[in-house]
Amino acid sequence: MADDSSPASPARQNLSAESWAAAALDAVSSGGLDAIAVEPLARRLNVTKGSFYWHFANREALLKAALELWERQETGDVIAGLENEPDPYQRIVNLFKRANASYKSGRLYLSLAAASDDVRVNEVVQRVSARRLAYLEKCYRALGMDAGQAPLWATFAYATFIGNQQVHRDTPHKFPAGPRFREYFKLMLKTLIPQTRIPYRGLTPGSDPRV
Amino acid sequence: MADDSSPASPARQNLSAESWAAAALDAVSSGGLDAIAVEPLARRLNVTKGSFYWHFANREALLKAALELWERQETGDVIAGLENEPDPYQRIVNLFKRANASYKSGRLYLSLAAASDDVRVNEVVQRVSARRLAYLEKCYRALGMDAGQAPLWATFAYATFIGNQQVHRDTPHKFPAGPRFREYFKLMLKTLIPQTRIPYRGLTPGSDPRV
DNA sequence: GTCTTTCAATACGCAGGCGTATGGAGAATC
DNA sequence: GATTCTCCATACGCCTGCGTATTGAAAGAC
Repeated sequence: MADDSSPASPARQNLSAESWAAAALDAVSSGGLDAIAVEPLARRLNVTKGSFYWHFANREALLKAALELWERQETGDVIAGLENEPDPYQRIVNLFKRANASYKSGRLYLSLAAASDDVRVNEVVQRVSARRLAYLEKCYRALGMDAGQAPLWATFAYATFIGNQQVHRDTPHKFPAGPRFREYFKLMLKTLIPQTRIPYRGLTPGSDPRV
Repeated sequence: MADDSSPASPARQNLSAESWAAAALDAVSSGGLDAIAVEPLARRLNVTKGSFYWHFANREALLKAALELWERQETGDVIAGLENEPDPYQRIVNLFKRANASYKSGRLYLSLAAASDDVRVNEVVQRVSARRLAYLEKCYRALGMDAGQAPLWATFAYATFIGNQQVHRDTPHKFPAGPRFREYFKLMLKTLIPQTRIPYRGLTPGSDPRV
């Protein structure tokens, strides 16, 4: 007999370093930076420290890996599937949609940004934020806005993104939901994207190498 | 009689409970909620734990006291000196000014909000945020806005407040400063406060009289 | 001056996280 | 099937923060 084909024992896990980094990010989004702790994470992954210290030198290394993973995810997400939209107006709309769609990603950003007193974290947060701002600014420029106004509108719009996530998280009851949110969304779009745009004339999509 | 006005010796401190609460808040704004720790705070105040446990039962009590102090400060500040402004437009302008003026208070809010996974913190943050939102909504109503639009504009404006603080903290280099900030400020005002004064018939999609 | 009250220092035990050392089981390689 | 390589468990010492117990000093009360 002995059907040892189905291991009654808690099967070997074979975690990867990225598994740890992902778990770390997940912990951060709900417990702050201090949630990147070896032993608690090990418990969460149903292993012991022994596993961790095989994949990483120390907690510092895990933090570094987690931040790198986050930056990859964040910048990858923003670039992919957004750049191929030719209409700058629609590009901003899509950005808005994303920002408001992924609640999880928003929480993570806020948690990391909250720990920006940590130099290592702040460095990454600054890069990510700067990239987003630059992208927004480019969109506004593409709408025909001059170099003086575009950065201001970009900052304005970006601040509203972030603020929405914050308000949504801190006072979910007061944040518009359902059809009210759609109304709110329209209001923001109408307000944050000046209607003075040049009607999109399909200006040679291939000629812009910056995108 | 004995005019011992200037004690040469390392003078007895005679800290009050509020001194501890204030120090706790100060620590939070730069180190997160976990910075409310007895021994580190004691070191910062140049005393030992012995002092702390005379004023408080435990860490929990300090946390509670700090949150209460913050709520008092926050709601007191907002109400005082703002209610006596008769013009609702100017009232919103003043709110904006305050929000952007006190960098310190903004940092503290962000730090506390970041810890809103803690139930005790979240409770207070929700109250404070709700009060601000309600105040803003009242202002917009006073501008003639109807009960459907006012909450949306209030949320919009509030999100922008918070978002500005966040952007200002996380990417200070990218945030407009000096004359650029004044420009930015004007842009926000113009955009976030509909210029149509008293009878304001609401903003139905497609019939936007502004801009 | 003495006595009490107020506030703080010191010393101790406990818990939890970090990092190390070492052993052990499963898979891969030969 | 013996050996090596991978990945993880266990056990230990260290540090830091929490909370308690006890002592001590300064200031007011008498």
